[in-house]
Amino acid sequence: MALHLYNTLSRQKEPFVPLNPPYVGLYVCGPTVYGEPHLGHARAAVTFDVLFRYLRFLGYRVRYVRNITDVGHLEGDADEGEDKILKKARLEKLEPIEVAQRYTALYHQAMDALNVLRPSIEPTATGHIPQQIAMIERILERGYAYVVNGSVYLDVERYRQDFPYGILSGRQVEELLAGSRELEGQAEKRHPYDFALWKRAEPSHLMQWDSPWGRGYPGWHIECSAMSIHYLGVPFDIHGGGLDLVFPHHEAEITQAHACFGPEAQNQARFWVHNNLVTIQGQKMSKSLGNFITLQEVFSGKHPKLSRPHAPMALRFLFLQAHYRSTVDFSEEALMAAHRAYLRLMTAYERLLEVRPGSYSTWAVAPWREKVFAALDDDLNTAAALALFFEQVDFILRLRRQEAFLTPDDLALFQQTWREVLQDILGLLPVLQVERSKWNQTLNLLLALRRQARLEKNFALADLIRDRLQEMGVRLLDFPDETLWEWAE
RNA sequence: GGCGACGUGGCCGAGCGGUUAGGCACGGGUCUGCAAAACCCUUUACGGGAGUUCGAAUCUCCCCGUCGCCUCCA
Repeated sequence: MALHLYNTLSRQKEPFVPLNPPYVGLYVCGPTVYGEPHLGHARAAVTFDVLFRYLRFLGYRVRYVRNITDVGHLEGDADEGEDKILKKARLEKLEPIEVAQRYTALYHQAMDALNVLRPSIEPTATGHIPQQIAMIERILERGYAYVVNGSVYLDVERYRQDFPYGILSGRQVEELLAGSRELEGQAEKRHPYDFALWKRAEPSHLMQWDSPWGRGYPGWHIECSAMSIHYLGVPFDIHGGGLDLVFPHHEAEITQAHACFGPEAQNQARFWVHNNLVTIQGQKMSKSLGNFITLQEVFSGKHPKLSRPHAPMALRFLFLQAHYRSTVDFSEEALMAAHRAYLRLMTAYERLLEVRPGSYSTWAVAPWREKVFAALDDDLNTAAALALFFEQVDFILRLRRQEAFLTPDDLALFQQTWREVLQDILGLLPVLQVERSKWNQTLNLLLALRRQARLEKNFALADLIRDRLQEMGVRLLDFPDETLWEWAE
């Protein structure tokens, strides 16, 4: 079985075949950097991190582009809202770029903690104004947009004459009209569903650029079209993002690509892949509902719904235990359950590394390995893949007790599969610390002293070492024949 | 109102016509100087109704309920 991905465009799983093997172009909508990264950012990042890692594992040469939106993303209805970045800058009395850089840094910090790999290219919207202007000019030349008072809007009605509109979201213009409310300040637009490619800036506007239509700034949707196509060409292989971006953002991107390049754009991307959202008590996290939880709050435990700090890996595992296209309902209980599961699995993995081979095998590794990759190939079914590993935890313990055996080759393949899938593809960090360092050497000395104390029945000293280490965040795990340790969260 | 997703054992969560998914929690036990951890054992579920089928959690229809999108959101 080869990798299959669910394509939002076709509403079914399709075999993944790159347009230009071995190269794969992957574009994912990154954060709008006007606030602290939250659970939703983590879900999307982890989802596409796994896809990125798996594609690389399969031998593809992946160019992974994930943008930073630092201009153009408006608040509120229609296109009359305030730019999110600018609003934050005004409220906090900062330069817009100061806001963007602060929250970009926090985003990176949180992603690093989650062991999310940096993309190959992380372009900013403000860094690609010329590309956006060029694209808008071309759309105008081709007649799919119009200029009003220094702003440029995409002419959906004109577009519909040549291309189907709404193919990604399944929406019809008539339905949009029926469902749309009375929106204010749309006098400039010919139709309510036209959207802005470029907006005229008032003199007081903090971020503005020269353009053929006067001073202004780009609309939200154009940045992703311009940057993805700039770095990946058109069409490219995979465009990803959160499910809530399907409409209008991604629909607009497809429209812009066709308007700019014609039918050759082929929906801009071959595959459109969307991760589902994180809910809190069954409801979507959103600013308006005021129920969103930031990653810093999860990691620090400083949130009314949380009683203690939580390890980033617990969150990563929580997401991996669900399929990426189903919602994950976040709760501290679920997070702690995921953490325990993660500890159990990774502890077994590290036990596996200590197993010695036998002269014969009592179990067939290869078919199991096949099943693991079949699960991943099946639209990244990480939950099913993890279950296959859990099923082998007991086997590892029997291997270690010499009640089961694997030949050197089988054992190597078994260990390799654990490493490849859990560490390389799913991005789970090991629990126990085994690297050589001053810290480790010091700690090992303490463990040796404690072992000696226990042998001499000097339990007061042994417990003192254990308790003081616990205070420093190191939890000791006493096994019959050895003592291991892990970071207590 | 339109479009879409989903309802699985205490909780989370796979499942795509026929095997115990798996995890967490609870309970019992083993190990341990104590504690923690670890390990062993244990609990058979699929919103309701009708239909198709030898056989349905899995397909069809109806009903009930939850959620998402249609406005910014990952």
